[in-house]
Amino acid sequence: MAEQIVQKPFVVAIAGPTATGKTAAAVSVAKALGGEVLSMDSMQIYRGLSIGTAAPTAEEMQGVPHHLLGFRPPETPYSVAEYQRDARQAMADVLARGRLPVFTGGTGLYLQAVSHPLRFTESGGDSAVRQRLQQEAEAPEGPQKLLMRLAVVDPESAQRLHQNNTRRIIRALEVFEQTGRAMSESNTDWREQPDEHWLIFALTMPRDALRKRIAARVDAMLSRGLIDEVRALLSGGVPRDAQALQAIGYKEIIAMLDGQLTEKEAVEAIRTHTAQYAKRQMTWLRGDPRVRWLDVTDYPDTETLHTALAQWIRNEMERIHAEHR
RNA sequence: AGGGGUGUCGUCCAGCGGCAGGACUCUGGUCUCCAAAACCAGGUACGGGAGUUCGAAUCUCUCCACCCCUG
Repeated sequence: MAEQIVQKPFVVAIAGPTATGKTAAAVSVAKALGGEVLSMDSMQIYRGLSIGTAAPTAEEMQGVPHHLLGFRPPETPYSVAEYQRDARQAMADVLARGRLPVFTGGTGLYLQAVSHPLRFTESGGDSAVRQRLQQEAEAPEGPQKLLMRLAVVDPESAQRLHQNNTRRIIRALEVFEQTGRAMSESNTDWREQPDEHWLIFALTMPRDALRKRIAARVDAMLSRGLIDEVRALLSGGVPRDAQALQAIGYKEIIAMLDGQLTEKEAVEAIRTHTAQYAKRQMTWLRGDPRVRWLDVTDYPDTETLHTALAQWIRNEMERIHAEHR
């Protein structure tokens, strides 16, 4: 009996901290290997947040199809669970067209959600329940009480959470109240293998260089009209506490428009917050053994980097093909 | 040149004779449910020298640096 070889499809992901050139690299790789780009960025999914999230412009896309960008109204919250569903659908579509999915973006959890068979609760956020729990958390001894309550209904989650992390404690309690089941019950084993061969790369550079890139990028955002973009969102009726407006670059400009910060202070705050975010992105990726790192400063120019990256991907694909023969 | 003031982590500030502390920054980390979020952990300082004292960041003298005022 001839053995039926079911070849898993290849999927590429280009991750890394912000401002390292992921967007351009993804487009290059997609062009070189016949791919389409899929965003894995928790803020670029919102419509109207282009400048501050450094979403690719039409010119930067160079004719390569892009997915999962700017499709969500900014007044609506979005979540990993929804991203997982949307991203897998988009990935399946790209594969059905016989093209290579090239994910790119900096949201670590989103990468995990698409590249691992994780399962999330169906229930979305319930603001009434959430508000009530938040009030309870603010009472004296509130956090302790909430954690003890969680320990009764969902001991596994309670054990993993620090008492001060009321945000996650509240979410776990909320899920239990809505579904009657412990959040941890739906957890799947990390060791379950995905249905695709994931080739995951991360672009990086020394911290000082990154800081300079970030500073320059924030200046560029302002000169491209970030303040007007924020004004337009606000006058379009997006509430100030919308999840979309908690993004770096937006919350600070809003504080400036409200007179709480000078423009100089706002710019400084955006830079600092972006650098801190970049640090957390690195921490996240360092913990993933699948990630192959590329220090962009090791390459004389981006063209060389892109060529090397595309070649690396081809080699990996060939190696995996050979293994499965 | 004369008079006054200030020198404490990278930054801003507390400590005013008895173990040098906080906030922010920074560094490392956590993570299957708001993730550009939330949370945890860690490092670093008394301007230099001399004196008083059992004991000095703290009191005295001196030098240095910076700020203000007068000329």
